[in-house]
Amino acid sequence: MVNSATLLLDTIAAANEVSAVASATPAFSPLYQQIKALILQSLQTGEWKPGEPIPSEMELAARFRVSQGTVRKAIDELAAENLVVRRQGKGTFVATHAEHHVQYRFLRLMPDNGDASSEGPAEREIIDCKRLRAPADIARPLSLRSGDAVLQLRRVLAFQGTPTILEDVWLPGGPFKGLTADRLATYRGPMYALFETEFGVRMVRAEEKIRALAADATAAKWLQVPIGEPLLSVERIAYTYNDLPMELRRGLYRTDTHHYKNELS
Amino acid sequence: MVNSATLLLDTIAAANEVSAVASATPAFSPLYQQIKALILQSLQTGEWKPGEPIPSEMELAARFRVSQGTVRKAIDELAAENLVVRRQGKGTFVATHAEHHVQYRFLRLMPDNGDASSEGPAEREIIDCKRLRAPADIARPLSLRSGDAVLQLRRVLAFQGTPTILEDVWLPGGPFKGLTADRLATYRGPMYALFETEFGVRMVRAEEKIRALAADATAAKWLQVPIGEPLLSVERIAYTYNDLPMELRRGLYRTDTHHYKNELS
DNA sequence: CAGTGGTCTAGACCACTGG
DNA sequence: CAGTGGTCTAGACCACTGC
Repeated sequence: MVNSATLLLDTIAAANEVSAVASATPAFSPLYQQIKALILQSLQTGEWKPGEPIPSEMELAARFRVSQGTVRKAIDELAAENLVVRRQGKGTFVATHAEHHVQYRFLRLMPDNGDASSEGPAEREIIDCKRLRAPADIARPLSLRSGDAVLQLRRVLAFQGTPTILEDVWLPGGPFKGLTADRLATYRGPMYALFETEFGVRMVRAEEKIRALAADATAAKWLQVPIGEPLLSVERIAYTYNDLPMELRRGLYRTDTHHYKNELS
Repeated sequence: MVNSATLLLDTIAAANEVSAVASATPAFSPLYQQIKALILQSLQTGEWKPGEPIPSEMELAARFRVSQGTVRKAIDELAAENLVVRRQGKGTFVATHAEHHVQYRFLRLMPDNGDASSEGPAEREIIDCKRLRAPADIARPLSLRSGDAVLQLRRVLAFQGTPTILEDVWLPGGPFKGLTADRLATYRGPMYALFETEFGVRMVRAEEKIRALAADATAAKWLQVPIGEPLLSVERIAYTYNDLPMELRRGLYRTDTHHYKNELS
């Protein structure tokens, strides 16, 4: 058989011709990319929820009228992007933050001696939580307009009794309508797990900008360091599917007993 | 045909049995991993040099007596690890630092406005370069013994006239025998390209530990900032093949006009 | 045009999981 | 045991490069 995915391929061919005419870019898109996009769509719409299994490779192959190998390659890429987790003999599952194996998905701060697991979970204290109208410097990175409703949260994380992280978190008011300080305080487990289960917002990737700066009075107070103490400033933007920014975080890290670890390749 | 790689598979099966008996770990290793290891070996021994093409997939398949698909999967992983670069229609090439498209392989410092390409190349000034016996805190991360010969280099990088990075680099004396300050100063292009072409040392991956600290007198002088100014401290260990550490770097970054950028996923 | 990597298929068999 | 993902093969065809 030359190709059983006639309909799909025809669609692709048509699309390619259109874009070829419009922009002189052939934009050839292999079948498995199309399949990947279709699976991604089902992930976004919540057809399969975090933690649940997606259909088996054979089922998906039948649904999309392609071979198992093509579905496989599509899922391979989704797995590489941590959107999905494969488990041999069991199935492929929608990735989730709700498994407390990975406590902090994006936190790269490590204790100088030993690893993250050796020091136990962080003690969390919520200092402030309020709803406000976004100033420009908050709205911009969240792709909102100035004045749109946002939720601001300030908290301190302490490791073994030492306050180490002071961070402000901003969330768009729309998707996170109904989130309260109390709900955050009583929730056990990662914040991103709560976002997932109660608001259907799954963080997929993030970007961080790191600087060094001196502690101001507020930071000094909460982190129990002298004013002027050098701190790591970490600004994070976290994205859901489709590169949609859903969280802005500005953290100040003490780095006297911990360090930010990064692997380059 | 069930399997044409009889010899290889037999070897694997034997090895698996041995380890099964010895450690109760089946340690099943798929064929493509074996092929990957063989290709990796040829990369290490320099059978194919950086920038050169490796044999085509068909040739390698013939050499190892496996199908093209199996070689393909092996190369896929090597490409994902940036050890090799595929170019459709041309071939697969050993990755190299010598293409000045990527000026600084591991440098994550970006200007706050615009991207790295917009500000042009850094001005480099070598302050110091000497041979010495490694103290313990240098020897350890390089897997050397205290007192072993190491080469120490200190330099400043400036962007658009502003000194921004002050860094010390330590290299093991053995592999880098004959490296002089003059050679470094006159070399155009990335330092890692020089290591590759003149010493056969190719950096493959790196780990960084990042902290915030206050500028001391030396840092203040070279970076033209007040003493006590918060700076980003970046300690990098760079590895060749086989996770062999080959470079230790301690850098101090000004982050008033630049930031360290990190992508998390 | 031949040669390269890239895609797709179909089918076999292996390793792992759970009932 | 059946069902899942994981490996391997063989062969076809496509897209890109350079002669």
